[in-house]
Amino acid sequence: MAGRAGTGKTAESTDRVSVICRALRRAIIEQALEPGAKLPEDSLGERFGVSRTIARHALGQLAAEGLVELRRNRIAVVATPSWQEARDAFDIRIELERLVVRQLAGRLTKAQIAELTAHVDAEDRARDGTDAVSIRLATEFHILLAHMTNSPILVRYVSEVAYRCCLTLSLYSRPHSSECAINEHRAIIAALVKGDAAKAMELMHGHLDSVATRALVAPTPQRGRDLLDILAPYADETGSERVVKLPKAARR
Amino acid sequence: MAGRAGTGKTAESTDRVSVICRALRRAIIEQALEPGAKLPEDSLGERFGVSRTIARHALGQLAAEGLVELRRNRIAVVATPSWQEARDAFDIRIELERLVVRQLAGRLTKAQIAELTAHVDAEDRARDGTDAVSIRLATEFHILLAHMTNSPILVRYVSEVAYRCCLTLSLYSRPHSSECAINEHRAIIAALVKGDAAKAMELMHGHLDSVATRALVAPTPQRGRDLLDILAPYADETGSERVVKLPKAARR
DNA sequence: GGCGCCCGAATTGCATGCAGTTTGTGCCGC
DNA sequence: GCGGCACAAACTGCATGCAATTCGGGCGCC
Repeated sequence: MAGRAGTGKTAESTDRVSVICRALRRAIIEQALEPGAKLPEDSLGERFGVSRTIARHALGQLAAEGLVELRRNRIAVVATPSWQEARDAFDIRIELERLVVRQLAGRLTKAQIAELTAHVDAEDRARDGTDAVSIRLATEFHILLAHMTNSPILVRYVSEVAYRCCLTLSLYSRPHSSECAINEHRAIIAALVKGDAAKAMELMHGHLDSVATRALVAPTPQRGRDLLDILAPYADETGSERVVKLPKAARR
Repeated sequence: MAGRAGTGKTAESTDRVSVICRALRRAIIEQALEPGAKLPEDSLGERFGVSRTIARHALGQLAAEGLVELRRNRIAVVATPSWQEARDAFDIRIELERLVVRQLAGRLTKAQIAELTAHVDAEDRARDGTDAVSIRLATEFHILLAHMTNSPILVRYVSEVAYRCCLTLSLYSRPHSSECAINEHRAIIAALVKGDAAKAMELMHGHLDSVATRALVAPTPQRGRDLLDILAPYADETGSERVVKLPKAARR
């Protein structure tokens, strides 16, 4: 009924490279690594017990996924998407995940339903824990759904874009915890089980839209963008004390 | 009105790596490199005047895009997506490109309209030329549209998935030329200019759907899959002359 | 005290070398 | 002839070395 081919691994599982990728992805998603954080090749290599070659390759992968920014001759850093990029990412994500639930509606096996339910239960349990874990679990719920389509391409795109959205969350969103209403996850599962594709798509749309708007309330120039623009309004305070130290405070 | 940020380059433009990527992408899209074609690192390096390190990195990039298959300790090959993967790619492509035209409807500048028209004219002119060029131009039309959204992420995904679709075309489609009805391109432009988002989305959907179904008529086990399965029906011709030489004729 | 310059340390860009794996081919027994 | 084995060539996986560039701190000058 829901059978597909699915190689599942493209370049993913070159062993050591993918280990590093996974570790970094997770660190980023849990906000242990903030946007802008530096990722020197040999520190990475040393940390994971490999040479720079491998670390470099891993960074290349992550850059291709949009999680890391690679500038020539410069230390790689965790990507800091602009507000508009964040908005675009969410727009794409909405379309992709609507596709996911459309394909999934009424086709979930009992085992899959159980797996989803278990996951959401885990999300509930993690409520008391750190935000980091909640966010990770919420994201993984969406990726888990994508996996169930058995479409490797869809999995890849949903994963990527979900990770990117996480990144923006840590940039533009206040730490108001539990950004993903767990009940909405449950509602989506229910619609899928019932086989109501339209309902599931609508729920998913609403769910993601609310996450997006809750996070990206406004272009909030305060965070994440350019520092010089931020300070522009203050530039004409000529004769005052406490002048900002530009070169020192420039991003961490 | 249609202003956006847009860095445009992620890891793309590490110079030599991206040169190789572009060359290979183009070779693949023009079917000069068939699915399954071998891509040894040092041949590539020699051809482009760089060391294996660079060639390797380029292959990594392309693998991340799904154009190349990287198997451990084996020569990299041009990817050969399964029929189902091809179908999935087209499904995703439809959603993404609907998003593109939705964002673009009524927002095209005069210059952009001119550029699009010029491109379609070029497609028309290329009708007499080789199929390779037609296919490339048709694909580039879609990528050009994506570019006009000023959303780097959207550009990346549309490009990737469009390339993948090209790949499947060369696998599963007969060489019936002009796979992309040029008139449909013109119609889409017209709808965009008129600002009729719904119409443009519908046209784009129909356009891609027709391309997909024209190409992917059926699971066609004849091409692209497994050779042994293909030859199975012929296997019982026991006592005849001219037995197929398996190991020699294997692809290429 | 603040600002800019300069130089050493840190870091990347890239090629090459070596070890391990795969692939292809010729040879031998049947 | 035909199938299998073994060896050699080809190729990848990875680390390391060297040159070029950037980063950061200290020093002198204003």
